[in-house]
Amino acid sequence: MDVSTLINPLNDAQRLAVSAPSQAMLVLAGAGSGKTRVLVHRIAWHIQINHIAPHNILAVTFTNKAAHEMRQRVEELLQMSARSMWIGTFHGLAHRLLRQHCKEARLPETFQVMDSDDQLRIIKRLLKNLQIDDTKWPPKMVQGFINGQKEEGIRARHMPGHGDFFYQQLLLVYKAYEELCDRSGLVDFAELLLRAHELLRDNPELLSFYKQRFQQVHVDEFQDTNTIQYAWLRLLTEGNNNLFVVGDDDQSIYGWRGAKIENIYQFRDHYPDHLMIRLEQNYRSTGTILKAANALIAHNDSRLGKELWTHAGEGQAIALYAAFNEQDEAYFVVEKIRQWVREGGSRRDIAILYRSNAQSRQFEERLMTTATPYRVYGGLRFFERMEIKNALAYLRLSANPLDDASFERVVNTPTRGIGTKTLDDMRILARDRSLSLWQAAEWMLHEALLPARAATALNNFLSLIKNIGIQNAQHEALYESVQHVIEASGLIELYKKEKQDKGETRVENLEELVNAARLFDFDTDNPDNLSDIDLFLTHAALEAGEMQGDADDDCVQLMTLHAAKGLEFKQVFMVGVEEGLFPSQQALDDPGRLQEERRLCYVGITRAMQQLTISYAESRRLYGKDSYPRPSRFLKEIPTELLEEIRLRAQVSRPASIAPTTQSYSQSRFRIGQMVRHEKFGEGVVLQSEGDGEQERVQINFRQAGIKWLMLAFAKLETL
DNA sequence: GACGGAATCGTTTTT
DNA sequence: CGATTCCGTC
Repeated sequence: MDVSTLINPLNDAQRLAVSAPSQAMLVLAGAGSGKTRVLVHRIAWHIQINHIAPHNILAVTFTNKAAHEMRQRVEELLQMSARSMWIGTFHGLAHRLLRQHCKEARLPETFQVMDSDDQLRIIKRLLKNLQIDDTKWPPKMVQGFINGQKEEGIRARHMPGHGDFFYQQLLLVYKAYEELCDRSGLVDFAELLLRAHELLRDNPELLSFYKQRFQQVHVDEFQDTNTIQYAWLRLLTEGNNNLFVVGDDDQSIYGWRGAKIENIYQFRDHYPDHLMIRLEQNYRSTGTILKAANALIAHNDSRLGKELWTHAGEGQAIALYAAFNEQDEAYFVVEKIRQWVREGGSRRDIAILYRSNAQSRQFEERLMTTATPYRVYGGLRFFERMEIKNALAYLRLSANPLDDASFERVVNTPTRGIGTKTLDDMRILARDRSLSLWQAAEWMLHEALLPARAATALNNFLSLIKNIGIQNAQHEALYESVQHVIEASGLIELYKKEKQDKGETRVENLEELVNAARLFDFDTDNPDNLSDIDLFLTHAALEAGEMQGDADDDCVQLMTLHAAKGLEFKQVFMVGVEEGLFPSQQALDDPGRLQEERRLCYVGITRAMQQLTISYAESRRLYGKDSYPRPSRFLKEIPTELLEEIRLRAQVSRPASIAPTTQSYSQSRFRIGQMVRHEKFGEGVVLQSEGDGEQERVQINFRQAGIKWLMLAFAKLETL
């Protein structure tokens, strides 16, 4: 293979990025600008041209999907296996490091990864143990606190011991949580990253080994890295000028879960000699769509700056539909979809994108009644299902009896006569002697501290778990163990009893789990010498599995704007574009969050290849109440000439595009439908308003006094 | 421990 | 409004 294969398919900016000499690089890759291609070709370039062994290359992504795709494309391009190349997610790679160096990381060999659900359960139990009021310290909040600290690299022991009571209690739980995890050999997602960072930081010879090994380090979606992930990358690349990051500050939409957009801004300071390359040519959308996206995102500040352009034509205008209400909105969207399909379009090329999951319902109902196949993304994934987690907990407990989370989960699922009393005694014993629940159980049996019935039940449970371990040690195939587990545990029995539909699918899922274990590809890199069972459990924890559903079917795609990132569709419907929904209510008074919402809107717009249709409802039933939202401010930020307002039926026409009826955009705190109280006239509902500032008048329908116009400047109105 | 009624509470999600 | 969770009863 020669250079041309690597270089020819690229544009000038992409070539520059791919062929640049080794140095710190920031590729600012706009939506649809071919960022994965650059990453893949850059890696291929290193291997092919610079003769760097795949073994010496590291590539980090956020999702397993991205990691798999990248490996596959590199192999395809190079026509060779790149198995020895480290490509994976931050979490996957961290896990790999920890497995290989569990001693240095001060982890037991049998350590298990737990997901956020397990983590939450542990926290709930700790709160109970410590007798902390879970209304003042809600478990979810405590979980957020702990993860937040870990993401910043802060352990409980690093935190100041003084502070108010609220803080003191949080700290107490954090400490107890760390102790419990250490004792149980459990590692949460944030811990994977933190510990991997500490591992390298505190073991200089290890660090230098890996720094030498990873001659080139590549990062995808760099704008989504959090503090500890970036710190880890810096450790690995410090002084080597070999960090190649690809990202787009305009597509940073995960600030709320710890992503630091600042990382991409600080890159220039941390790597002063870096080379920055902008990929601005877009291969996805029409000129109109790109103009809209550019104009919208220009309203954000402190951007690195970027303007998308295309050789493609202008294409169709962006359609804008003002629906009466959410039902009408769904009706309109589905009619447009049916029209597209009637004209020969594919359903799979269509996406309905919304801000929040709850919005999918209207569309689903409409799609259902019109018998239009659709698929909703999001929701529970295979390994997150309760029945699956229960079955896996048996396996985990057999692999690591210290795993208290799994113990709690299955000790009485299905019920086997181990009651609250027995469990409480066990927990107290475990806490007082710093034992795992398993050890406490054995102790209680050994010392005959239990009534006969409970003792028998507990003994049976322990035997069940031990049996799984023994059979596995005897090289029983994994799927046989799984089969054994779901039968011997009584899980199948339990779900068969569960009423009709639900129980049936659960049993099916359990059978599917056996099947998954049978088909599991144990060959996929296992340099760490893990047992089948550990490999499978790791897979389950780190890759929760594809969202259910058959991607192959010709279905309309429904998903949140977040879930749409990285995807593209010929037809995109961005719905519910209203103040309070998008941007969301809680972002309205926070400039930072508002900008993130704007970036989310930018992501939404840039998903569309051929046509973008935006809709909003003038009235929406939300939480059982009618609301009368104003159209989103983002609409005003799209140049009017790019928009074409659609009217389905004859009705009072309003000025073209989003041109405001006054009330739509007034800064007034009085919205249509708003309940107000007036000193003299009593309670009423705002009907309409006109004028601005001092001139603003509102029309109100008072319960007693009837309909009146009032000057806002003079009338003393109180919102209710 | 199962069931049902009441209370509660409403972004976004990957690992 | 509707899903989820919690609590009390049998």
